[in-house]
Amino acid sequence: MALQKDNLPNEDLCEVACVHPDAVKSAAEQMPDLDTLFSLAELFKMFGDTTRIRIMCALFERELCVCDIAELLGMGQSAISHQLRLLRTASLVRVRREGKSSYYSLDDEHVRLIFEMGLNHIQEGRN
Amino acid sequence: MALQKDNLPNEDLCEVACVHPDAVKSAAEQMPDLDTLFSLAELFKMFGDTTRIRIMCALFERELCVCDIAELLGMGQSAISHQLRLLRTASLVRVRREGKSSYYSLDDEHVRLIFEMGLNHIQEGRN
DNA sequence: TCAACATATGAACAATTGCTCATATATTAA
DNA sequence: TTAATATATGAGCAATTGTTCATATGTTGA
Repeated sequence: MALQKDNLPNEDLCEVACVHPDAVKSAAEQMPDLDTLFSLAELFKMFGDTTRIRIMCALFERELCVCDIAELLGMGQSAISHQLRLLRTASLVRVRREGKSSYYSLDDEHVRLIFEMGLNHIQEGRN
Repeated sequence: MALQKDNLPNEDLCEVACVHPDAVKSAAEQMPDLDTLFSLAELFKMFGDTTRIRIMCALFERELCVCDIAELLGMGQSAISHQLRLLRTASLVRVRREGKSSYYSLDDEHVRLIFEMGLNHIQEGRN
């Protein structure tokens, strides 16, 4: 029995003659593996929400407790807590517990750099 | 009549005593305005999907037509076209029409930089 | 003009996301 | 221990997103 991959009709795929085989081939060769690109997308997803961007931005100067962030953004504690969990999972922020409070801070200097790059792109767009 | 802001019950907001007013204040002062942060989130949203990341990555080396990209990613032409439209709207790729084909290329060197920053972050995470 | 090809796009649908609500966990002080 | 406070989290829901399908648009050559 042949591999199923070879038998697929692939009606949806662009199988016609317009393809440039060498271009496709060399593009394929220089691409990072899918796992890496998936992780990259997961990382940038964290930057792709206004609430999370605001949280990270708020932490640029100093650490803040959950309550501070909720107050600063004018949002509920639960919403902030949920987002902080996602940011923690992505290793973008870290927690420090002190008494009843949890103090969050940035976990990576890349956050700032990525943020800056984004700002540059946006500001250039204004011509 | 007092400002409504002052009268809101704000049950959901963290209104209790745990807030650090100076920390909140100085964080608020150094934050870019909401419009900017919203645009930033919109930009990073483009990097937050595996298909779009793959498309941008495919264009690092040279321009490709829609059909090439569809072939390279093993996806339908329509799906790619839809994503390219989003990337175009975000000024991340540009089109060049030649005959029946549309050739896409990166529209901004920031794409590469943002991509690199993301990679750095991911690779550091492996300890 | 017509047929073939390459791309673009609207509608529909399933999957994902972000928030709210209620409640659980954890810490502190009485 | 009990009450109060700060945070975390599961369930539910509305909104958003990414793909497919069908079709429209645009280009080329006969």
